[in-house]
Amino acid sequence: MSLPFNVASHLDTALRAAAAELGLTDRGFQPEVRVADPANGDFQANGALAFAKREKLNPRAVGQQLVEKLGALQEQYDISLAGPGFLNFRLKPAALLGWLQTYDSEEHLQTGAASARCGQTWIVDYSSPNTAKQMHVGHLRSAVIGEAICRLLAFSGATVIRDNHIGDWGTQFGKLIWAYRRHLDPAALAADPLEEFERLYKVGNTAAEADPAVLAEAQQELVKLQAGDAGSLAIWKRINDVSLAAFQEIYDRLGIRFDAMLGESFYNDKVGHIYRELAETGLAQPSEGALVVFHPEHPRFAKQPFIIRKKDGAANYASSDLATALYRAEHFKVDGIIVVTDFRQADHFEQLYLTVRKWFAAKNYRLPELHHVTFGSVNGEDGKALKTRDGGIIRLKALLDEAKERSYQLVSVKNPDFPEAERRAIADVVGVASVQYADLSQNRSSDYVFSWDKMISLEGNTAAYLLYAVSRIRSIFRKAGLDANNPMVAGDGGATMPVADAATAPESPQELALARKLVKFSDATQLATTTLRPHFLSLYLYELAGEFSAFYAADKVIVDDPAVRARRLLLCHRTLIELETGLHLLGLRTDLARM
RNA sequence: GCGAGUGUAGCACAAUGGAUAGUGUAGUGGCCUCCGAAGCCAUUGAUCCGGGUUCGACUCCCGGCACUCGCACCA
Repeated sequence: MSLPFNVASHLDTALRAAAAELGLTDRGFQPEVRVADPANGDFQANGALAFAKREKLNPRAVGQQLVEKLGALQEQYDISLAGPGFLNFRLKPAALLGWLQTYDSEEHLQTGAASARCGQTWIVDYSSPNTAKQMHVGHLRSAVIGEAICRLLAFSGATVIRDNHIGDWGTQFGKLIWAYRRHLDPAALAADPLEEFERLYKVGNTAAEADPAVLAEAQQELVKLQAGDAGSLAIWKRINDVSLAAFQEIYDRLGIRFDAMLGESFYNDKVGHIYRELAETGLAQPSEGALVVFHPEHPRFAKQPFIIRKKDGAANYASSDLATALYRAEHFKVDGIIVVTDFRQADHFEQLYLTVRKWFAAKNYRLPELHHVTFGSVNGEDGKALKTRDGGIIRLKALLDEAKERSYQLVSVKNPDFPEAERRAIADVVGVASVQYADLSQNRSSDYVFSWDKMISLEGNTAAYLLYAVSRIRSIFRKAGLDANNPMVAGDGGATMPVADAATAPESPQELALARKLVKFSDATQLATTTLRPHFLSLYLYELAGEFSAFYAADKVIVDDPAVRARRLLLCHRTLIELETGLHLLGLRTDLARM
């Protein structure tokens, strides 16, 4: 019998069956299978400890009974009872080989994984910048983490809708349109539209502060826009169009393509409905002229209002976010909503989701899973928010350019003999990947310290280390004269066959360590997906690359013995597809032959 | 004031209540006639403080301390 994609689930099933035979299931036995420290085995089951404690039994005796019922597993695992009652499972080399033979391509890894969320639809709201402004370093984490989450969800079988909830209806448009009408520089607009819009906004803001008459005119511009004045709308549309085009250049570099761009303006005509429903269900009430929602059962939000309509009658982000939640539930019929923003909006989303739950329950709407995925800020090495040397905001475009340039310098030092075009192409991949990976390799909850040297100098847990492993593997196949995507070797009688068919089971300590790591790919992707924390996958890939590096330092791949050669080529190939699949799931490109 | 997040070696990070708290950098000592040394091997060094729960706590609970952030119409 062959192992499933997720080996831990195989053990879980077997342990539940054993527990049922022993009559432990009714008493609440849970196997608690997890990846083990390699010193102890491949997987461990800790369930006997908690169960024995609760039932006042001897944990080792419970463990022993379970082991005796697991005879059928002994073909594939060495099973042992250790310490106070841990069950340890170590895969036998033949079982490792079997798994590696089965999962032979990115496509088949995907097939193995795509069951958890099969048939589900999830919408992910990320990036979401304001129009008429440059994207800056503060927009990086939402875009990078959001995209990785989208890819992980899709890998687990979900249909994913990527939604860029752009800020295109803010109060900034009054001053901006005022200045646009009077101070537009067409040449500057053509050269760098966002730069020009930012300049115009500053012009409008400064003028409005200096002259109350200008302020009144700017406010009139906003009123005209919101009333649907054709001329104002034309300017507004032009600003948004060029903004989106500029954003798309960044998204192209980050490998992001949205399915929807439903910004705040899209929900403008949908908020009236929200006010009515929340008032009618008794959730919202007037307070100080505004319409607000209190949550009496909540220690803070009993007093801290959720303002859904301002006292001047205008909508705000709460109204718009409520309308957005309803639209996503009704129009897209989603099973889950994920919003990726920084942690400072945690209160807002807690209030929002509390309100949505009560409102949907009152109206009998189907409630999707609601997640607010937060992340910390990007700080400089001084621990404060990242700024340029003169204290300005770092633009995302400039940041990506610098990453590329630094990578180019480094590639040129390491490989002065490569043609310049190739060095540029490598820097293109490595530069962006380094920026993305620096973010994804670390737990999103904490702030992160932005350091060019750590990111690009490329030692330790970095994109370059992983990409280096990828290019080294490709190099081995090149040296052996084989197609890295589908390596074939000569078998008995001269016919060619896939390396997997010619391979024998792993033997050397390094072969075994690498093979053991490879079968845990599914646990890493699953953990990253269920927790919505991509760093679990990053960590796995880093450890995998480390196992590979140790393996090829110890065991020469291109040796004369055909069986040894085939099994080592198999390990190389499977490492390659897992590294590439994993890096693609994180949103990184891996298309380089050497570096 | 109320609340949230974060506190792990000099620095940067990891640890889904499990076994001896892992890694990277920096330091020290090894390894290129050998598939690429952006590499490999070895080694020194840490859980903010005080209680509690648990067979077992970086992890959960209580009380402090430090830093960051949020708290009536910006998103």
